[in-house]
Amino acid sequence: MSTKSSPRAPQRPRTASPNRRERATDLRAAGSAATPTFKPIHTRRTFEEICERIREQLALGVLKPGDKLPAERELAQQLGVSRNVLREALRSLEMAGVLRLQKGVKGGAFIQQGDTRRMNEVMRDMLSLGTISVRELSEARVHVLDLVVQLACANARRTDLDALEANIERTELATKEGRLLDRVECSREFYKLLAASTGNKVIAMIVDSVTEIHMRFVYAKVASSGVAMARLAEKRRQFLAALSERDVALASRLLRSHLESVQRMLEQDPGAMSLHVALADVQPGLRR
Amino acid sequence: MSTKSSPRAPQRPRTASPNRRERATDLRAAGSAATPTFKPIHTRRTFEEICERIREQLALGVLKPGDKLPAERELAQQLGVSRNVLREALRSLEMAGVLRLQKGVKGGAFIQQGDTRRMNEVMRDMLSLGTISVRELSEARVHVLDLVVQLACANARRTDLDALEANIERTELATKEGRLLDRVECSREFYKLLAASTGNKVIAMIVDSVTEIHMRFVYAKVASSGVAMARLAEKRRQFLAALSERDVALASRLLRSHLESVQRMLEQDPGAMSLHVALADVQPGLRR
DNA sequence: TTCCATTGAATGGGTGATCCATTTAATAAC
DNA sequence: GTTATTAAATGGATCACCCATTCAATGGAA
Repeated sequence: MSTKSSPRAPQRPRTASPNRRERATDLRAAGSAATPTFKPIHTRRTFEEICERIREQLALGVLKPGDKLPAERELAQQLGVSRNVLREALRSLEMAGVLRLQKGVKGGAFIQQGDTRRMNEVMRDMLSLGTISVRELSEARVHVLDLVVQLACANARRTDLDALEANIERTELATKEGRLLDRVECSREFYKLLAASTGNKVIAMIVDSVTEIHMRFVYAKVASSGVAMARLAEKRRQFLAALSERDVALASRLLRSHLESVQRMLEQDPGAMSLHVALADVQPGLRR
Repeated sequence: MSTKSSPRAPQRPRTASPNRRERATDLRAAGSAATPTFKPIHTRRTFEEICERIREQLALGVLKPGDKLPAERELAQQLGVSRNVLREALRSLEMAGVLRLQKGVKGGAFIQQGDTRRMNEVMRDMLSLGTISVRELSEARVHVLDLVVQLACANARRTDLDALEANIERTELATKEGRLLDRVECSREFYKLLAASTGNKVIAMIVDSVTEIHMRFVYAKVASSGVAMARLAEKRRQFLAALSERDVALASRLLRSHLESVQRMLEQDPGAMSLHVALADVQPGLRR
């Protein structure tokens, strides 16, 4: 215990790390060799530089999912920056879904498999900031889902259809038992499965991002008013049948008509359709 | 100098701020009143809590673009956290495009208009991490652009068409003068304008995100091989004419055929199509 | 031997004091 | 009136700590 309370290194003469100003300049200079124009107007900040370097290692394939970065203290020393500023960079990368930080011995910063939910965040922020409107989002969703139906008809595999079938059964059960909010959760999952059945993760990511927000509105509506889409499972079954038959026209028509009726339901009481209500809270079961 | 080496405060009795553990608990408890279930397994970290609170204020409309947050020192005190950890949160929000931090007196953290380019970052990370493939991205782009043509035919306004016309003229000029890389930049802009002409910012954001990556590959290809798409401006003009005539079928066909020829060009020399080359470097004129 | 409790080191999480660089408004000098 | 100068506020960055968690190594009890 006595060793613990004693200073770990009796006032090191501070020669281990170079002057701050110089260090920052070094990082900047090393970024791109021999700038042709005069000089960048915007002084790059250290954490930006760090983020970029790590992303560069990623893009170059030097770092791959599963890899571990050096410990914070060590990496900070390697980069010649303070641990705090390194942490700012790691935090940003963690929020970006690139890293996961794990405590304890054998902990560290691990490169993650990409988290497609990040796009949901973007959509949510854009909506919160007023950059995009609910109308634009709904409209985009309709169009994108139309595309999804085409692709799903072309590419959906047996397992995809089975998963959709299972989802519809869960929806039926939730309906029977009056679990309305669970039914909304089933809807969210339905569109997720549908998006996945296109076989294209980019498309799926896009669909998920617009659907996630949309479902918040539905959730809020159902939670506040108790209303619920009639004959939901039945409609789903018809749609799935069309999808199984690869009947693009029918499937497309069915989905579109359903989306329109949902939209009408939502717009019935515009006052309750508050952007803020829908966005403000993280819903149960949606923990990031 | 003597003051510098001396301990900054001769072991203050540390009563100024509450115990950390308690503080963290306070933050958590205040987040949602009276948790019904047992308790969250995952201990929330301070910076997450802060980010969430600020986003909550955004979603609730209490904070709007243009607003300024309190100064770091003050806000840290208000929240009962250290300035360092507050900065980690602010950094994350800044990287998310929600905030802009400005130095100097009258500086501070200002809420930004949403930055739609954030979605590009997401795509880039997903590609770097191997979560999505180049093939999926290209495929998605083709499909989404098909949708864009439909919407553009329906919604493009005079000004949109004029902007596209002006872009084509720049393309012609660049072609005449042999500025191949500028021409690639024109292409990037062309798709951006086309996307904007749909009148839907969500769609536009999606198109931009898939196009931005695609253009990196084109850029890398042109820069390394010097090859260039033949009769580019001419093809653009034909397409624009179809768009102006609201001829969806023709415009769609023209664009699709062009995309296919570009794809062939890119795939000619698979070795040069390195993911890493295209992603690693920030291109000129693309500074975030 | 086997199993479980203890210990200790490594690591991320967090704090507070301090200094630097930049920006801007107020002030002084011309 | 115009132009330097100064001073204050603010973000940028650092340092030196301390705490909580995790997990492997250790050691004693069954």
